[in-house]
Amino acid sequence: MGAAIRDRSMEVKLSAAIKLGDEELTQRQQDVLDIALSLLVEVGDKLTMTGVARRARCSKESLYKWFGDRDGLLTAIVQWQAAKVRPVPLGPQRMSIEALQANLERFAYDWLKVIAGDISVALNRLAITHAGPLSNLGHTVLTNGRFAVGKRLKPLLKAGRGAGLLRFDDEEEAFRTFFGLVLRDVQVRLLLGDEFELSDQDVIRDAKRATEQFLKLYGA
Amino acid sequence: MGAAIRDRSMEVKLSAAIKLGDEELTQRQQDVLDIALSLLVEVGDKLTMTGVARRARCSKESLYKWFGDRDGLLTAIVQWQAAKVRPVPLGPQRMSIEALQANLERFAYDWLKVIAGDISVALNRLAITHAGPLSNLGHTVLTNGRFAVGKRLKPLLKAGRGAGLLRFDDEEEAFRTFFGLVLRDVQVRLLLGDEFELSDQDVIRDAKRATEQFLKLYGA
DNA sequence: ATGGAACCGTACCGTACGGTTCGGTAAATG
DNA sequence: CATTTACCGAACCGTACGGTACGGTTCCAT
Repeated sequence: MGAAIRDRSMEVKLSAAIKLGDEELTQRQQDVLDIALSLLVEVGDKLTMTGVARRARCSKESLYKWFGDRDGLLTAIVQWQAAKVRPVPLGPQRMSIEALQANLERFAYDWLKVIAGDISVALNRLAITHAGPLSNLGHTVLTNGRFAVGKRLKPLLKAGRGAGLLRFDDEEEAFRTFFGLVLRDVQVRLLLGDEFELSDQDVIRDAKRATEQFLKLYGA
Repeated sequence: MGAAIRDRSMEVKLSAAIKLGDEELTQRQQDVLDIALSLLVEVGDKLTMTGVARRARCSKESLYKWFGDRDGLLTAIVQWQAAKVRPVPLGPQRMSIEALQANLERFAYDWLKVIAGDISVALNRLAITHAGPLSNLGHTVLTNGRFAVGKRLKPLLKAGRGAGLLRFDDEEEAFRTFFGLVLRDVQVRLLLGDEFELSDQDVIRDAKRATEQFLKLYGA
């Protein structure tokens, strides 16, 4: 479980590879962020600096040195997770109706899986808790969640339109409709603590249904 | 603004009319809850007992006497707001396609308006912040929000099906699709602090579009 | 080996806030 | 008038937690 890196000689080799904003993160700091994230999933907004330090077996002083203050740590956690989820752009293969449908289904499946996961729920709860014009957490989550997904899906939609398979004027509108058809009330219910049994079969069925409905609305 | 009731002689006449759970609320207490709600909209989760007492010009002692503790106050706020929003069941008139469409549009319009309002955002943020198996806030919001809306819409859907205008097997599925088509990413974005210009024209257009799409998917 | 950088662990401080207590007041009751 | 009830206002307490200080340790570079 814990598996914190003890042999600090690795840091020199592995660190400096990953940048976060303007900061570089040593291996040790990345490990701490992973541990903090797992703790966040457990305790939610009751995450405490002392708790992180104890779990990560580091000193609070180091936390403050690395991340500035509590808000900086939370921001780093969110950005760190976001940096990890920079997934594959689906290949622009020759676009047939079957390929389009399969791609949409796969997209919806992955998306639902992520949204229904513990980490997504925890991070969105955190960002919503500290939302407002002041904190940038909500903005960060939006940028790396909702908007990043949009950027990834739109090329697929445009390819479908280019192949004469889809018909729409506003790709943003089309994407938002797909958003609604895929996620529906799932995210809000999870955020509100609704205990939700969402089996893999359910997700598969939902992905198929959402794709089917989307094609019925926007298919040419 | 403030307009706290000074003349306490009114309480005797007006109180005991409204029950909340098993508790009755005096007029004074209802006023305090309204004030607390407005303060909650302003300050969010930084709502403090002292702040409520000062704004409502009452003593903290009274707050604790009436609501038990902070969690009790928050629960009372949510339930109080929920008690106010127990809207009209739309009349089961003779169901034509035009009437169905108009009803759906009106429903979507009202719904979007509520969801995009400050109060809804504040209450959902609050409930999400304190979500988890422990707190019942999330459950209360879900019951009086998502599920109450479902209960109100389903009769309309069934009436439409009865009149041969709609076709669906599972009314819950149909409702959830309508949910997705109407709200899409609006609620999550607002919860995450996305500054959102949603004019009345936008809401009207969204309601029409969602209804049109829904009828395309489920129309007979 | 030696100096220094980074870090751990812990004790400590300041403050904010939930919750309690108490004295005082005004209206209702009888 | 005496008593009770309900409330206000303010002082007070306990605690949790963010943030800091500091002594001791590990490890690398020279």
